[in-house]
Amino acid sequence: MSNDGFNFETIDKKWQEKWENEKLYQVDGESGKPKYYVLDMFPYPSAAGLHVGHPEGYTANDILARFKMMNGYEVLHPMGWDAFGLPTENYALKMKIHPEIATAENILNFRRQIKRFGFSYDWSREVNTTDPEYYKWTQWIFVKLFENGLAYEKQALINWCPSCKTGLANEEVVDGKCDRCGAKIERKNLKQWMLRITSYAERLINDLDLVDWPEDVKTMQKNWIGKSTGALVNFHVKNTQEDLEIFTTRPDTIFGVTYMVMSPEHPFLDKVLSGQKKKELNKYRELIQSKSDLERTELNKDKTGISTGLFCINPLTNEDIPIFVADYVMMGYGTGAIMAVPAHDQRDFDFAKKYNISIVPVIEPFDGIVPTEEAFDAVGTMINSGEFNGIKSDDAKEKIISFIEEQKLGKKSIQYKLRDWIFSRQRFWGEPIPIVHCEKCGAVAIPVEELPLKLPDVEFYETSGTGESPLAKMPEWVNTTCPKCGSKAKRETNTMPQWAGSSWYYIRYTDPKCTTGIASKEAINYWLPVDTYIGGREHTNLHLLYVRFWHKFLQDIGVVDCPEPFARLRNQGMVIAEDGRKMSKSLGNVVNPDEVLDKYGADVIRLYEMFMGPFNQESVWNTKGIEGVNRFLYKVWDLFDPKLLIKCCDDETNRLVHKTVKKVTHDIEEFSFNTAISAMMIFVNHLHKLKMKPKNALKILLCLLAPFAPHISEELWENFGETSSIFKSKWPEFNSELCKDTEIVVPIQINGKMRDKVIVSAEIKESELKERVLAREKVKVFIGEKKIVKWIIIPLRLVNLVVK
RNA sequence: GCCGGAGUGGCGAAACUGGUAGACGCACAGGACUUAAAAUCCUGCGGUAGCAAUACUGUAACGGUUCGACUCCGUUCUCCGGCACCA
Repeated sequence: MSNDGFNFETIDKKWQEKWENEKLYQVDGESGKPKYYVLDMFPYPSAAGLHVGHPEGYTANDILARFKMMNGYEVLHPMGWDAFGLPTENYALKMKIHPEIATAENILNFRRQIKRFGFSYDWSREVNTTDPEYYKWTQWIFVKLFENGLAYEKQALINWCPSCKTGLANEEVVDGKCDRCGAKIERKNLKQWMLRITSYAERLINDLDLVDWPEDVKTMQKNWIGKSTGALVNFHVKNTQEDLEIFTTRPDTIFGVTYMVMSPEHPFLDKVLSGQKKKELNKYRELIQSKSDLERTELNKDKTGISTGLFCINPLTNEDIPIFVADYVMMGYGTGAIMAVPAHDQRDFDFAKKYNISIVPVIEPFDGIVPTEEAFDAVGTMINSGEFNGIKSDDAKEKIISFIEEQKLGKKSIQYKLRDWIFSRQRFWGEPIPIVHCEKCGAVAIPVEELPLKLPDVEFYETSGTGESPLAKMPEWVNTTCPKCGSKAKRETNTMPQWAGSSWYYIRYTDPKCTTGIASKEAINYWLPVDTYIGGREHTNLHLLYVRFWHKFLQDIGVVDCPEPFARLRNQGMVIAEDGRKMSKSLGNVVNPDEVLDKYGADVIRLYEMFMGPFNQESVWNTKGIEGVNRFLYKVWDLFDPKLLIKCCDDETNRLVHKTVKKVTHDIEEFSFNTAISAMMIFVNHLHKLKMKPKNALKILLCLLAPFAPHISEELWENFGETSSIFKSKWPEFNSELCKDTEIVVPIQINGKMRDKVIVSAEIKESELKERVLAREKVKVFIGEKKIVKWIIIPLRLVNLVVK
């Protein structure tokens, strides 16, 4: 190295200590400046420690936070720990230590690693979801949900992970496997606490219009909520007093119904079947039960079912139609029963073919060719449909719904795929659900004054796997009295899922020590919503859906005022290992940030993480690539030779200053950090070529670089004689007029092909430009004998001659 | 199957509302400095042909619109992500 002054170890340490002593990043909401709330998805502190993927998002947000600070904002930028949950509990069981101790150790390690990057966190606001002073308020929110009828108990067939020995929410099941451990999910019938997220379905869809989130994330949430519009229609069951209610999105196909299907779990079947048919049903149910969800979906191609021997009457045709039971109809959606139209639904078509059920087309394709080997599910003309014949099928939809409503056969209806949130976990390391089961009063919430309901103080516990929480085996904790009537009562022994604590932490940060509520109203109203939120795309249908649900509930009970928690969301892409695979412990390809920090220091790793590629895209870790940004920072350091400074800037340099400020300012706002760094590299390469370095250009460079590489920037700033932090200085301004070049290179095309270039003044008149172009030897050659048909002149950009 | 997103040098990538494709960085090659190496500095670097000026060709493939297409339209292929019997 050509210098000996740049020692990142001392510089990093010096500035991190200084920032901490000066409380540079602590905010109180009383500065009088406009606020800006920058938030990272807080990490789950695992035993494995930080990997290089974590700091990508943190660095981006830190750049934004420092940029906003320099632009005159009071910036709230907090960090904390999402520390309850299975991995820690499993780790603790394995190591035979208490999860509380394991959690404390993991947090210690995470905090140490994160601090090495020199992020601008206000550490005085740190939160920890496992702290009783925190989970007191998580429990409080649960009590409020309970009091408002949004938390309820239900005996239900739920997703059960045999390896984690707990029930899971639908959102935690991926491809029929446990999101955490990959074990195949089983079904288990358990009494569960559920949260009524479904009553917020409509608002969860509509309010996506209020936020600046990536479109794909919005779409994913919309699809997950899965709204569909159709009708509920009653079909009378022959020889009974009963009606069978079905949901359909295709009322236009009602005349084509040739059979009905009920889900095997449908309770109606128990009411109406007896004898031999009942036996057949039970046999079929056993067959279904023995299959996991995964196998059940694998049955896709080959549909199974049994006949019930019962018939319905089609309310529009008065024809008798048979009722079947088949597992391609789910109990959890709509009414658990469908009308089957094989001519216009592929699933019904497959089933009808297999069981020889008739297929009656009621919609004719516009080309008149009715397919016979598959269902026709597009729009066409109505046929075989009585008075509706001849009209377009999508117009018929509305007409038939109206008709059905007039005849009191059914009504218009909206259904969602979203299910209520299964909220109980049969594990130890989570917030205890603050409910007491009283012999007389039933489920009673624990009064607020008695919260937090702490986890029992035990040395060791085991996960039962029976569907009971380990807490159930602690009678001294379980047995209690009813807060309402004083009778004997038992505590709820299930705990909350990991997603509970993370569903409101962004509120706690605004007032982390508040003892009178989840945060004071002033703090909430001052800081919320979060202005920019950063995290991985994998949380779209879990965390981000749950948070929005809780937020809307908190809005309904007057705790928060804004409709959405996160005004702007940006996703970081994953960091892939050098071998092109996902970084994982088992593959041994994980890059530990500690090693990179030891070798290069905080500024280099920060810069590299941002330079790897576009922020929201997956990027591959490349050890060689780090050298490039390392060289860049050394080059910056070398520019600051006090013997080579001059006051004034030449015109060219001055233009580049303005151009660079413009580009970096714009790119930070747009999260285009890689191109911002590239612009600074161009700037530095230019300064490097100058014999004498203009002082004002160097100072501006430092300001631009400071959010990216804060340590080295502060050090050089101080060397320049500045006495207060560079982050207290103003972000440089640019003048668009001064970005303009006086001389420009104009490319000349002939018939759209690049042929020549000419250097002209930026202010050149069109007539003069034409002359200059025609004077070019090459242009003359290419025109030759041909005639100029058209001049296309794009000012400052190019000239194109059309010749014939 | 359905819904998103993406395909650009040896590699990571850039290109504003259609206007010089490959900025910036990595790797590589040549040179300077050095006893030598590392570091640093300078030069070159999509492909084909040519000593060269230069020409042709080139942004997954094919076709279209346009004076002009990585960018717009159509068809196809590949990869990634999400959903998946949701009636």
